[in-house]
Amino acid sequence: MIRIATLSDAKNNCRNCRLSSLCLPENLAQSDVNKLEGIVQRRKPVARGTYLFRVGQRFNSIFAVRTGSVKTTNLLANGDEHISGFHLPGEVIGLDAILTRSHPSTAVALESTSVCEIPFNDLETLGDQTPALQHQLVRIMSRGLLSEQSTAHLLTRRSAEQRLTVMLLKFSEHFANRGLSASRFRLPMSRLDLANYLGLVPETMSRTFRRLEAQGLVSITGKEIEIIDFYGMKELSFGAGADTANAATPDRTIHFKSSGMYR
Amino acid sequence: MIRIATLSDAKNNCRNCRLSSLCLPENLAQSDVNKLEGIVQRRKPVARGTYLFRVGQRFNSIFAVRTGSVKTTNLLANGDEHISGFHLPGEVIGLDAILTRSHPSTAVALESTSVCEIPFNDLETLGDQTPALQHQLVRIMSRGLLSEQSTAHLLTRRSAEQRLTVMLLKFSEHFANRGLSASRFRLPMSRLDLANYLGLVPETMSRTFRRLEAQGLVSITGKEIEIIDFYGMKELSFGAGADTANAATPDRTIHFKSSGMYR
DNA sequence: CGATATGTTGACAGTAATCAAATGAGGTGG
DNA sequence: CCACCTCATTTGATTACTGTCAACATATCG
Repeated sequence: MIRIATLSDAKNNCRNCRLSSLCLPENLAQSDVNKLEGIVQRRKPVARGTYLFRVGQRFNSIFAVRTGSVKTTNLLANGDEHISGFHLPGEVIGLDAILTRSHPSTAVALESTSVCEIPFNDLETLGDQTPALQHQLVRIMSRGLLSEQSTAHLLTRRSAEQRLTVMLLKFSEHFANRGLSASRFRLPMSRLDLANYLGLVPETMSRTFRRLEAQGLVSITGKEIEIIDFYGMKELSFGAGADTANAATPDRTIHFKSSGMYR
Repeated sequence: MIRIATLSDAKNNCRNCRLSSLCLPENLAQSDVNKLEGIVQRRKPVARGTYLFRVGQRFNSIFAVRTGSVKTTNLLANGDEHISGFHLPGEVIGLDAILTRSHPSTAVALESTSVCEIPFNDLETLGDQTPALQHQLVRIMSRGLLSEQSTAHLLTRRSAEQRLTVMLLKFSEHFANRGLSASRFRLPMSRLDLANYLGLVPETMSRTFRRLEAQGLVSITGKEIEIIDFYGMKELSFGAGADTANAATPDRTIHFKSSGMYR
């Protein structure tokens, strides 16, 4: 069957966007989506290394990643740079600048990337007349809080092997969701970036890749990743010897117990 | 001069709340504050150990801490508990549950604590008619994203000494803001909780306290903290040999360079 | 093709985790 | 009020993961 490209496709509007369920249009009536489209600016794909915004820059817009990937970095008091996140299609970035109206972080494309730019003043104004849109903005921010929490665990209490494993599984899942292979993919970021994000030095990163290979879990060739043993990876990501995920236990006090970082 | 307690004081309403500038009423017209007060439920102070909500519980309300302190904990896949934050007066908690309508974390009072409970459905409804309120909710969530980012740095790339130092300075600042002593205060949480939050084991926590004492920076007696050398503490918190905080450099690429964790 | 940046490998060092045990604090019952 | 129990905290000895330093290999780019 031959599919004819329509004008709507060419415009790449929200209605046809495969990611709309992760983005602002979710739960919006068709008429509201139309209004939203009126303020969304779709940028042409930008090249690797292009800045969406830089730290200290005045806040005007939030951005939704449509294709490609973006890293956000923060400048520490001592001059170091810390990568606060890698952002894949469906994620909205720049929300951390709303309070101060000045970007606390820098966002740069890791590969050829297209984003939707949404001027925040326009969004706020539209939201004032469109409760569903406001609610969705709040939900997206709630999602952001949630995801930062889960990465916080990973980076504080997990070994290098576990950090890398979780990271690889997260990317695998992402590619699977987009209809691509879950077992073979290409990481868009450098080893240095990956190490920085995971709170490790590049040397440790390199050695950790090699260790995962030695265990027969993955196969690495440069940025190309092949996941060989999903089960082993998942087991490792939970922490060795871990019992399976505990469901909510709403009526008992939960005491902290460490399964140990090194065991 | 003698100040007579009025009925408003007794009600502890938003208008008289010293924390309103950190909370939802900020930037609201008086009439809107009145409406907000209509939905805020002020709980009597709760005892140490009282749960505000538990992981897995259905999400109904967000909570603003008015006095005391609250810790929020997350349950990891392997059964461990991780403390995601200590929350002091002026902070709003429960925002991470908006998306899923189910609390991803547990919140428990660390000491005698009073909170304002704000039923979220009511807040959303009121927000639909009160743009300034909606905007303030979004700003508060943006603040949450910001603060999670900054703690992420702390916990991934900083030594035990630096983590504890930053923590102590943060509490010091908090008490100073409330008109209490910046140099002498009592930590509301146990060593175990503190260690958990900072991504350390209790033994390391204990030794780190002792090391800070040995350097003449602080004096510790149980939970009582006295900060002796603020300058030294601040220097340490930035990382030894760090240049002062870099202002925004919006027109130059910032390259990652590590000042080293152990130096 | 040369220059520079990125990634890898090896030797070594150091911080923090682990294991073990003692001490101290708080709470309960006698 | 004190003995006793339990749990939190501290201290010591040891282990080991990850950082640091240095050198080499590989990629990338003009």
